[in-house]
Amino acid sequence: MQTGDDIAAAESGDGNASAGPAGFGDRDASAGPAGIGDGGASPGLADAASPRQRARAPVMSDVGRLAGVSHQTVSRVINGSPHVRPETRAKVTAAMEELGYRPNPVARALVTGRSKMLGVVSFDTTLYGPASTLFGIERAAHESGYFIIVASLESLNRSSVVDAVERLRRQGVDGIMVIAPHAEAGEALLHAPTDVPLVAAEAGPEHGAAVVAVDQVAGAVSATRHLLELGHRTVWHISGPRNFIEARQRHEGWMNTLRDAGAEIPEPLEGDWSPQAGYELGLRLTADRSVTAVFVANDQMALGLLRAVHEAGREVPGDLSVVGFDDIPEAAYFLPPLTTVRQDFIEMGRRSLRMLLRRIETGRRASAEPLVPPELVVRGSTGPPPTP
Amino acid sequence: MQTGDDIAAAESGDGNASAGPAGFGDRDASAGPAGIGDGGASPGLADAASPRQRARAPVMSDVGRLAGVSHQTVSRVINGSPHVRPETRAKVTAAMEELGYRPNPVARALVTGRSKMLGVVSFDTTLYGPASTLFGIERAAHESGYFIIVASLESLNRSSVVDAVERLRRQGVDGIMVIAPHAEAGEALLHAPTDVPLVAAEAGPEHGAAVVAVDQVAGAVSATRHLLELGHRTVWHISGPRNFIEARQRHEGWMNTLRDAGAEIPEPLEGDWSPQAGYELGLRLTADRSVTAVFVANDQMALGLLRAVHEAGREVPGDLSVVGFDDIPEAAYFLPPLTTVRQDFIEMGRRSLRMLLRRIETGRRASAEPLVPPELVVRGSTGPPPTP
DNA sequence: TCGCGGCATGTTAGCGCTAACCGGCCCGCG
DNA sequence: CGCGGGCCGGTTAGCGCTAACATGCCGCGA
Repeated sequence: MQTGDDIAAAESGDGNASAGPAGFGDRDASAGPAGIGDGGASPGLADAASPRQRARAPVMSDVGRLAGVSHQTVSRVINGSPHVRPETRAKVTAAMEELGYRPNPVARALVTGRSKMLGVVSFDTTLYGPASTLFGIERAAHESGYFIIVASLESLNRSSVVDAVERLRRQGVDGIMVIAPHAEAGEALLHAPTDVPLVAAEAGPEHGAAVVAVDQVAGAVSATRHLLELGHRTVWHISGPRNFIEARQRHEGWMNTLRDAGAEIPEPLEGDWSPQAGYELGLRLTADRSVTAVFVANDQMALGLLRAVHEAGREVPGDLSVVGFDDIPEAAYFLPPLTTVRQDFIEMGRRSLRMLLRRIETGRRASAEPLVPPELVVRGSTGPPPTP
Repeated sequence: MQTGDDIAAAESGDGNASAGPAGFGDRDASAGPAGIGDGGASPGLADAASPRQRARAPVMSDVGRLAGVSHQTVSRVINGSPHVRPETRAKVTAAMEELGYRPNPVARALVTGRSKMLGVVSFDTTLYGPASTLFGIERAAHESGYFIIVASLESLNRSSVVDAVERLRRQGVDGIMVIAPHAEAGEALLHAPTDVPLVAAEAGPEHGAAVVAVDQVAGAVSATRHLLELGHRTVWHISGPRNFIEARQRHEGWMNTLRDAGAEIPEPLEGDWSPQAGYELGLRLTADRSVTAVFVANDQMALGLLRAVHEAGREVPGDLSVVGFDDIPEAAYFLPPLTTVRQDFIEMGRRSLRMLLRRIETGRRASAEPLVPPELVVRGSTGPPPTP
């Protein structure tokens, strides 16, 4: 329906200048200036202007015909074969240009068996960590000429992971990356088909697949040690859900540090990563005046804890020191600014991609990528324990 | 080279030792790839388990041969053609099962011209809004049997949007969704090729493409009105960058509400969405004692403002009321809990997908989706103005 | 002079699938 | 008893590309 475009254009242009009366129903009133300039002179690419029936996109033999060569020579030019005379190459290039020819990746994929697409299965792309990892992967993939196709999981049981991997595989991806923070996901990977290269990010090292991860244990160690060095007798812990590998590893790093320091090891509290959980668990913690330092397994729960402490009329870091994990963008602006452990998700995405590409290209399991080191960021939520 | 599996398992074991003190006790080099132990019974995925030389994946004619029919009949079964006898269908199904046959989507795409893939162009998938939208889109796409392939933008100039659209298009997607919050992106869409259905999310209505969006103006109106109704003489505003459509619309809703109410319209301050900006601008605002209510264009800047107010020794909402926008998961745990405007990103993703699918299937521009209504969430950061 | 090797191109065969057409078979009807 | 018209299913062509081989040409050494 060609006219649709015109109508739409007209309608939007019609918006009265920004000075108009209230009229909230009228969205068009907003800041018109943007498109006005090119309003009349419809853009170069002649979209809606083109005639009703769109000509079939040019294919290789069209180019060949125009250039006076065979379609195969066109293919050679496209793929940079050395056995093409420069003048032939020039003719072909010119013909491609003239026709606006674009190779059809689907046809190419069919014959080569390579789609230049990578699958990513991810659990909750709304969370800061997975979202950032995904972003890092996409960036790195783009640089290497690959596309990313995502399959996110509704729930985190074993079969959903296998199912997602399977869907991706059928779709013809060259390799798969699983952002698999839970133990279940890791285990599921054992049951995944192995005829497609696969790497896991943030999974535990116990599982079959190749893994790239941030060194959670080291992060937890540095957080706990930081608190100990400030003079706290011991450090409490609000952990993440036990089925998350990362939660387990942070827990482990915390515990080992305490043990090595000969400090008492308090019973950890288990949360679900949400501010809500941090708040509720924080209420319990603040009720106990002997608690002077808490290592919280992520920043969101730390935020909840901060609020609980505040409501209890106590102060951070005066009465209680808090360390989080992740370094979300908001952390520096919490009250007080949160001391936390920064994870470089982008770097992780980059490394996992590199690893996957190696597997795809060499055909065999690549050597492991080293763990990405996390970094302790000291801000205002930690200090020496109160002097009684 | 021996089988890579063993190597990797061993390496990952060593790799971690340096990480932290001791004991990840449980690192058994577990089972290796699926199939070693599964005694032949394992259904479906079993093909992967085959020995050394991986057999070529079964194709349609393999199934046909086993079932004693032609490959075309297999195709009919797969595509649910009515003209297949139930018993034939059963034979074919059984053969597919036995062989672990999976249709090759690439071949299908080549012949049908439909890839069942949708492209999403997104700016910063780390931000809460875009990430959630992407998530919503993916979910909805999955339900409709589509895959999502993402192209994220490094920078936000016009050509990068066009470039991303172009890349996606070449990759053979059936349609494209652009999460285009900036004016530039919207304009760029005018120059995008139109031989592929395209819808924009969060773009301004002035531009050519079909648009789905949350009603930003209404959200800003309800926020501002809420503040006015609490008794504030007027409301200040920290806006987002002017090149963001959403920022413009929130600004507009705020301004119109004040004008309608006959309130004075203070000069708005422009931030960049970051907590940092909210903090710095907040410092300026808190210096002026006459400021009693601020509508901030997003929650992160509101967080920065909260901190600025706190540092200035003033109170929220006692001295100053604050309303944010977005309702990020952390907002309820700010100090104080933030009154804000919730946007349903998931719903937006769902609607934009629905619209795109309509365009793809009917071939013509779909009727517009109504704006998604936002919701004011009143929490602890707003109250009546201080009584002097 | 022949022949051989390497270059630049053309020709042919698929990749795995769907679409279109074709051809038996069985049914009912005139 | 002949025949048209559903059913079911087979056969044949491609989709647009790359891989593998075939061809013609040139230059060079024997």
